[in-house]
Amino acid sequence: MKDLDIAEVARRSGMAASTLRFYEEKGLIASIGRRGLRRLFDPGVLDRLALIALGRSAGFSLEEIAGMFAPDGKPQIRRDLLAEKADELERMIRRLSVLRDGLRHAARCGAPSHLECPTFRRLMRAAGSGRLPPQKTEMARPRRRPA
Amino acid sequence: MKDLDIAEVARRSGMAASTLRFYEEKGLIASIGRRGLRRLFDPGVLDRLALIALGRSAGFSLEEIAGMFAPDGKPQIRRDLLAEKADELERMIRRLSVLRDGLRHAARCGAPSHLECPTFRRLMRAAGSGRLPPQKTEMARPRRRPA
DNA sequence: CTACAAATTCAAGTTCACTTGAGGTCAAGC
DNA sequence: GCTTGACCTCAAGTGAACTTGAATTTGTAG
Repeated sequence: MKDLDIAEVARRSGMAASTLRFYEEKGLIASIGRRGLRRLFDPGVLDRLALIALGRSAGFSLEEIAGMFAPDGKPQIRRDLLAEKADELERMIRRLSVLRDGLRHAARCGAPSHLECPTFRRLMRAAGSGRLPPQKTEMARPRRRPA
Repeated sequence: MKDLDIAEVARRSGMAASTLRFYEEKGLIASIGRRGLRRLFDPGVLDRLALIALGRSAGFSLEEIAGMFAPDGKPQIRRDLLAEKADELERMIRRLSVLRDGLRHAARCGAPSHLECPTFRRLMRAAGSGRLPPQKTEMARPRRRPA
């Protein structure tokens, strides 16, 4: 019933209208129609946007997020992929916890350099054991500038 | 005694040599001298790099990291800033935990669309209540790692 | 000594996630 | 009917964090 215009979605989601257009272009959200030129959104887009924000804050790229929550018609979600992502998050959380403890300690500890503080070093070593996710760095071969 | 050349540091840290030069240029690390043109690094640089990687994985920018762990001569670290960062991390960890639980649930739940699953929605709503910082939330964007 | 693989500098290029700007459209208020 | 301002499109720009290319120097093996 209550379709939202882009300004309203922007206001409620806290995202810029340009971001919403960008996300639509990328297929992360969809407008449900137009009034003249103006996009109209279903209120449900707010949930989706919340989800996207959550994913982003967890360090997922827009592409990953798009892949994770299927593009509308397809509720076909790779459950194994989700579980894998959850495990990845688990490891990330562990590392962040270590970092948080490290920072808290550093804020209180009197050692001249934190790198010399045994407590800090111990924390760091613990963090190191949580492997970073295997990111792909596929960079396109650069082309010579066309004349 | 055992100074490391850039290739060795690259090998041991898992970072590309170009990244190490880039970090040096940015003042995040320092080479302890040169043999001819070649940089020489103190083994301690590995700790520093681990710290940088940790900070990066926690979503801090290089600039923030540089500011947090003073540039060598200055052990002057803003303790209040560290504590603040720790709190920020705390909030982040909470949100990530929600996301992790959400993903785990989604991987197991049979609902056609996760957005329609009450459990998932409840989790999401919980995540939402961990208010995002106004503008600068810019979170964990873990990078590369080619073999 | 010579060759060469590796290291150096510096400028320019790449990706990601958006933002900005120019120029155009249109629904609503006066 | 006309003005206005929000919205639209499309191209180009931004900043962070690196990477890559080209030209050059050099430590080290042969």
